[in-house]
Amino acid sequence: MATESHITDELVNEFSKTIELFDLSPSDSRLFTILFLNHQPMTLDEMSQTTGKSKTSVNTGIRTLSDLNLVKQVWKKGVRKDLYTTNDDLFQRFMHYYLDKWISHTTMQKRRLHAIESEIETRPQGDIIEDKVKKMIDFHQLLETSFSRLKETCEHMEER
Amino acid sequence: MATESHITDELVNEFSKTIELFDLSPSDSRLFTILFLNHQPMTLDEMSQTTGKSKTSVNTGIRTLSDLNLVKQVWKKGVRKDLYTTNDDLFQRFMHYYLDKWISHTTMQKRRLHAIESEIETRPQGDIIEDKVKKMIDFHQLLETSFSRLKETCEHMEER
DNA sequence: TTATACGTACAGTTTAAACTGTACAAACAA
DNA sequence: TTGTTTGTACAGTTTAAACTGTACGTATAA
Repeated sequence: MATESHITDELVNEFSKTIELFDLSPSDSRLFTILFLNHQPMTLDEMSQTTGKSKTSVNTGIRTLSDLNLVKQVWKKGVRKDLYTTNDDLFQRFMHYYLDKWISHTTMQKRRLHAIESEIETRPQGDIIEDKVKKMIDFHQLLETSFSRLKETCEHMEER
Repeated sequence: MATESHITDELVNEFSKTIELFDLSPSDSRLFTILFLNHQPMTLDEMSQTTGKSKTSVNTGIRTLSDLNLVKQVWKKGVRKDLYTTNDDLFQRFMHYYLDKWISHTTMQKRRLHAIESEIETRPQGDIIEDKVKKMIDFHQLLETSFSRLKETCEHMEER
C-alpha cells in the first residue's frame, strides 16, 4: 500500500504541474488529476477525502472543471450521490478550451483597439501614439493567426 | 490633457489584458504596457508616479520583465538614473518566452513520467495505472510537438 | 573628503484568493 | 407525512501574494 500510494502521489504531483499551465489553479489541477487517475467516477465525499479539502471546496472546483468541459457528471443506477469523471480526449479537450480562450480574447481586443484607433482619428494624439496603436493591433493579429493555425494543426492530430 | 490621458488609459487597460495571457501578473502587465506606450525610456520614479505604485514595487516588476527579456535597460549620457524601455519585436519576444516555457516544461515532465513508468515496471501497479501513465506521456508528447510546431511557424512570421 | 541621489534588501502591512463550517433546500426513503 | 441524505449558498477565517516604508549600501558630484 505504501508503494502504490507513493507512485500515485508522484503521478499526481507531476501531472498536475502540467495542468496548471492551462491557467488552472493548483487545487483545481490537482483535483482534475486525481479524478483522472481514479479507476471509477468519484463522489464529492471521495474527492474531499482524497484531496484533503472540504466538500465545499471540491464542489466549486468540480464546477470550474465542468464549465471548461474537462470533467463530466455520470449516473450509475443505485448510486444516490453525484458521480464525476474526466472527459476523454485529454489533449483535444484541453487544447480546445485553451486555444478558444486565446483566440476569442485576441479577437475581442483587436476589435477594441480598432475602436480606439478610430476614436483617435477624430482627435489626433500625435504620431507616436498612433504608431504604437498600430503595433498593438499587429501584435493581436499575429497572435490570432498563430493560435488559429495551431488550432487547425491540433484538430488533425491523433490521440491514442 | 483630459483627452490624451483618457485615450492612453484605455490603451493601457486593453493592452495589458492581453499581456496577462502570457502569465504575467496584472501589475507587471500594466507596467509593461505603460513602458511600451511611453515616448521615451522611463526611470523608476517616473514609473512609480505613472503606475501609482511604490518604487520598490516597480523595481521588482522591472526585474521580472527584464528576466523575461521583455524589457531592457538603456543608458543616456548625462542621466544618472536607470532608464528602462521595452524590447522591440513585441510578438517575437513574447512568443519566444512563452513557447520556450511550454516546451521546456513538457519536455521535462515527459522525462519524469518516463522515469515513473520504468519504476512501475519493477513493481507493477495494475493495468489501469499503467494505461493512465501511457495516456499522460502521450498527452505531453502531443503538447510538445504542437508547441514546437507553433514555434517554427512563429519564427517565420513577419512583424512590422 | 563629505554630501546628495539612487537602487534595493527586508520587515511589516494590506489585499485578494482559497478554503472551511454551518445552515439550509431539494431529493429521496420509510 | 417525517426523517435522512446530499449538494450548495454564504459568512467568516486562513493563507498567500502584492505592496509599502524604512533603512542601508553604492555611486556620483562637489
